[in-house]
Amino acid sequence: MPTLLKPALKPRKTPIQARSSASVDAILQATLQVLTSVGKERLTTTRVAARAGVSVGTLYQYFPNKSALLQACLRVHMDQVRGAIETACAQHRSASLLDMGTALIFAYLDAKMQNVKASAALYAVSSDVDGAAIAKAAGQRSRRAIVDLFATAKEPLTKDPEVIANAVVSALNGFSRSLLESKSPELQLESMRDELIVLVHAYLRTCVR
Amino acid sequence: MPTLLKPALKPRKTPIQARSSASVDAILQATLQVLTSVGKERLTTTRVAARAGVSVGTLYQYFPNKSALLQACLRVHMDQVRGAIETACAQHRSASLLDMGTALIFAYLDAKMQNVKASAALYAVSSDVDGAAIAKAAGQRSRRAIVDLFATAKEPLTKDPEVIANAVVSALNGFSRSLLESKSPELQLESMRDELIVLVHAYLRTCVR
DNA sequence: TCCGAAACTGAAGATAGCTTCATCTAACAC
DNA sequence: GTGTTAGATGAAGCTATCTTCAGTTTCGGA
Repeated sequence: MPTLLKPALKPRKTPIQARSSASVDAILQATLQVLTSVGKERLTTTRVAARAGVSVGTLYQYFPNKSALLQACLRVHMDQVRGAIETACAQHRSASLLDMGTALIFAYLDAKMQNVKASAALYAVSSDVDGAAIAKAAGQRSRRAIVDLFATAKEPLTKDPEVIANAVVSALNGFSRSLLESKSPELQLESMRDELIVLVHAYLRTCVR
Repeated sequence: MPTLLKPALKPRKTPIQARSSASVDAILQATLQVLTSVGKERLTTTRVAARAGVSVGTLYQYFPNKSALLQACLRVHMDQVRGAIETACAQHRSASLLDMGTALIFAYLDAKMQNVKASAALYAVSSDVDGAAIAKAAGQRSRRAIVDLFATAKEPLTKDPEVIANAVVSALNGFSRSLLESKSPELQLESMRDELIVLVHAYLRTCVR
């Protein structure tokens, strides 16, 4: 098991010229590619650098260590999901609670399914890199957005929006994990999603008076 | 990141005398202890052996490699959970669907909360050791049991028990993960569980005609 | 009591992958 | 055109941990 818990400190150097930010992007992309193609067990910094078309040295110019590299990847991914959720929230203020639920489900699942293999691989990585902390940060913002959203629902609520958001997010996560871990996520997406909608709707109906 | 995906093959030796099975038990327990006390990153075979009061050599007599050791731990844990679920299933045949839901929730959460730190640590380990495969094996049996259980429900169902079981299990997993990853699982257990019951009940009601 | 098998021991070997750094090249400013 | 800084290189060092195995101890039956 890796020694990946080092304080993923400061990037060694921050891009100034254009070529260097190009390198950073290439490296992050390459990391994802290596992750999905050979798996996290065989992901080495050298291999990532090679795939990115740079040398290891360059990689270490922007990421203090392997852990930081993986964390950066995670962060990018989670920010995408968070972004999708925040957008959905923004677009459904003052809607009915059920519509909100539906919108969240679509936004979340679509974001995760955008790149199934990457999502699955990153789940695996997250526990090696204190992903919990990163998830908490990104998750916190999404949750906030969802709570605020629920608070604007047309219907009066019977309980704290926090509680509702918490439950919905937990269910969302559970289904999404099941989906990603299943044999063929793409094939099951629709039926899973439909069932999730049924479930969340049923729950949300208990939250309006 | 570890090279832990080796074919976790045959146990090198199988216990014959009493002392050796005692060693095996001690080693498995020690693994869990080390896991929860210093974390998977610092779990070394030597450290586990020390904690178990044996030498590394002994450890390697029963587990072909580190990966196999961790897998064995996972298996034990999952079997416990599976056992709890199967018992609950056996005790609630022909009950009402809602009662079944409640029973499953209690059984599952209680089993997981039995040893919170261990459960959380094992979640983290599982992705290093092809936990998915092990989970699939244990999960398959539980799922079977749940499907069979639902099929005996007093009420007529509106959809395939497989689908229902799948949804319930996904929700269960999602909530349980949220719980385990939260700051103080013990404190939140009750409220989370209550909300989960509300959610599952609401869902199950849509499954009876 | 004695012997063969089962268990146990732990220092040392082996390896793999992270990370460094002295050196080289490209970009930009003037 | 030239000086200065940013960026890139990659062979080699380093370390940590897994794993082995030759030798020792314990057990159980005869």
